[in-house]
Amino acid sequence: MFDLGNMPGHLIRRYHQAAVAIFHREVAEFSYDLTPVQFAALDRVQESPGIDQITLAGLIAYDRTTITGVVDRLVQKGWLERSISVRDRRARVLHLTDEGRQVLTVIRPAVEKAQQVMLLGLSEAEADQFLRLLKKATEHVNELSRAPLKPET
Amino acid sequence: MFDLGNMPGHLIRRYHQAAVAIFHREVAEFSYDLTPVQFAALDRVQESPGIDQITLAGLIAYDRTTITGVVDRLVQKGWLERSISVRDRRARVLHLTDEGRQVLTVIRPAVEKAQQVMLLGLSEAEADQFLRLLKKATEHVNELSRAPLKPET
DNA sequence: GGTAATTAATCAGTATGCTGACTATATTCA
DNA sequence: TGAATATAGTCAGCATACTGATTAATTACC
Repeated sequence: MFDLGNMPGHLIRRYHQAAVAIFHREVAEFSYDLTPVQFAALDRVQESPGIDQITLAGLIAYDRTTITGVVDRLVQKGWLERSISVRDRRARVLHLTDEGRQVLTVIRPAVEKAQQVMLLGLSEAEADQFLRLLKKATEHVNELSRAPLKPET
Repeated sequence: MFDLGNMPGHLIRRYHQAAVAIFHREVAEFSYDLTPVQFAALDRVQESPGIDQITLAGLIAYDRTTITGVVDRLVQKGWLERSISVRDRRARVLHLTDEGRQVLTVIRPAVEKAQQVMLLGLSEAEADQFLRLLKKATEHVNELSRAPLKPET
């Protein structure tokens, strides 16, 4: 029924692989070494200062065990600050450092550029169509991975 | 311009993540522990017995360094046989074992089922449209990753 | 109020993936 | 032919991701 070249799983993996490569290429233009998940985490902490790791994980759809490591490295780089929550001593609350804020400012245009490069094979109408269907398909399988998106409220 | 929920990079990652989870779930139904790349490699070796690792990598669009590890584990499991090529002593040629062939037979329906589950959020027409656009977009960025697809001849 | 159940985070172990370097073998071509 | 170049494969090091277990703190509820 499906040969490899027509299997959604295979296609989606290849597209994802290229998307990550494009992300790195664009970000490297600005002499930064930053992964997609690191960007997503920084971006979200800027949006919600003082957020805890579990909530952050839900908002960007990553597994909590992955986020532990990602935050480790962002703290290491001096871009994030992690401290024990006053309200719940199990939780760690996150804040951007000044340097982290600066990195985000510099890098954001590269990330937007990367999003456009990913879609260069499609006309504008096709890209709209594609994103609409991708969003619809993704929403439908959201609960099937260990790291579903958990939107706020 | 893009918020997280509308970034193609973010969406594609989430969809890929769910696709992998769906793959594992369906394959686990048959009590097998087998990853997507392991399936792709076995499937392709069945198609082209005696293929070398570099050619295999190109045909399924994986990096050669990844394939080294994947083949290691498939040999370990007793599903693949790796031997030095007579024609080129740098190359390793691959053959399925009887057990590998049997695994493929058992698992193939689960893999096809997984492909369908991934698309359940879309109508048949939408799924066609989606796959068409996904293929088009993927082809356009094929050369941008370190592991582009290299079709035969 | 105290025990059970839940939750935030981490950890160990394994498998992709990537970069860049290295070895061994083939090929090219002056 | 022999030196330069290219190719197949591996390796080390790092960063996602996943599973399942564990610790520490909080909440539920009897």
